[in-house]
Amino acid sequence: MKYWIMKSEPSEYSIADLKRDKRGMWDGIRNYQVRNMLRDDMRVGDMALFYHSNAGKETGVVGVMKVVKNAYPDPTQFDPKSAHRDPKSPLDNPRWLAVDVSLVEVFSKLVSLSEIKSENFFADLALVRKGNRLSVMELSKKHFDRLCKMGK
DNA sequence: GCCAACGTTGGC
DNA sequence: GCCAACGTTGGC
Repeated sequence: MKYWIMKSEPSEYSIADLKRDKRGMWDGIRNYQVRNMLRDDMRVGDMALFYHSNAGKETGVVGVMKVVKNAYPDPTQFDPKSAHRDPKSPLDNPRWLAVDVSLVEVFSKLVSLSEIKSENFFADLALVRKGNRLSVMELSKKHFDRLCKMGK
């Protein structure tokens, strides 16, 4: 079982939206490295932290979710109405994948990016390493557990 | 809004 | 295959 951190801009899809929906499709991933991780490494039962990106002071980890469906073709790539549509993705060989997640817990307290950066414990966390813009990243159980504790 | 750090595209 | 131009991410 693996642990992940998954980013979403709250203006696009926030943890409040996931709380409302209880279960959601994590779609719109348009990066090959991330797609490959979803395809090859992410499995039902894996745990993931929900991270609000591009959210000013509210940027940080806001809760926990669980993977409830393995990677499958992301329908938004073929949706003419979607901002994530990819006209170059072949219908018979979809380029992009999505997973389904369900909400496990909303943190009572935001674990802000600045807080995470200020702790040496997280020095080797991919999220805070320079130049890492991937929207999905694996993290160690010890980092996962610590972040969960900080959110309570 | 700025900009660093990427990733992608397409001409050659 | 190289690389310049362009687009995107995401912190600040």
